[in-house]
Amino acid sequence: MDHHIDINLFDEEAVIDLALFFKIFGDVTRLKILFSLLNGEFTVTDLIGKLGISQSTISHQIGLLRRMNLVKSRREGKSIFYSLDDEHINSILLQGFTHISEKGKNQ
Amino acid sequence: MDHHIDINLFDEEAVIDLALFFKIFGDVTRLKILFSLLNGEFTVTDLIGKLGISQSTISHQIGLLRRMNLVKSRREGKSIFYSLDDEHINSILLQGFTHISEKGKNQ
DNA sequence: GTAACATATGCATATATGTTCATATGTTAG
DNA sequence: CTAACATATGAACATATATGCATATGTTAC
Repeated sequence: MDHHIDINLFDEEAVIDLALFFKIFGDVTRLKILFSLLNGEFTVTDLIGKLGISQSTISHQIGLLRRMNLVKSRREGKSIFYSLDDEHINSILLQGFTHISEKGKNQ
Repeated sequence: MDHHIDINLFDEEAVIDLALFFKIFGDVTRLKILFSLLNGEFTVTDLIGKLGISQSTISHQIGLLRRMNLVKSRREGKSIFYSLDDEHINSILLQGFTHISEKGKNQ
């Protein structure tokens, strides 16, 4: 009665896509942006102040998040508001965070 | 009544740990190893045959998985059997895979 | 002991990735 | 139209990462 994931290891493309997906969460800057966006819509300028990261870096990384369809944008005048565009992000971040927390406890 | 994750963005160390954790899943070789280990214990030699990846690469990557405490080992004679050492791996992989599958459907 | 097998590990190398700097694009106010 | 603001983007660079090669370590059989 095992509870396996039915992914065919020979479906190379699926594995590649999965790696690309997880890779997104493997960067501190992107994580900070994503955690911020869990709390609502923000502009690049907002994030600069909130996170203390340069405009260029935030633009580059948020552009990547948009291209990967994790984030969507909405222009309002000179500003562009970014927000999450994926229902799984919340639970994935939570799961990772739970993992980290428990590791911390045990060591 | 929002459902936020209560991670303090100023806890730099937690964010770094989280990024390190997700980074592990962001590599095709490691994903293949982890998916294999979802089905039970395997030796490096098993994985070479199953995955068609070189001994050196598998040893390097499985060593990393062990150091990151995602995988544990058990020696039996000349062989060393590897298995998963983290209850979250299954659900994290599943969540990522669900994400990928749904994206595939919509596009 | 030595040979054969299984796995680990150091080093070199190619490639990927993240950041910065400079500049371009787009928008609004005057 | 021009200045000021907001964001995007290309190029260069430094660092990180994955892999292969060679070799070391560990185990068993003889």
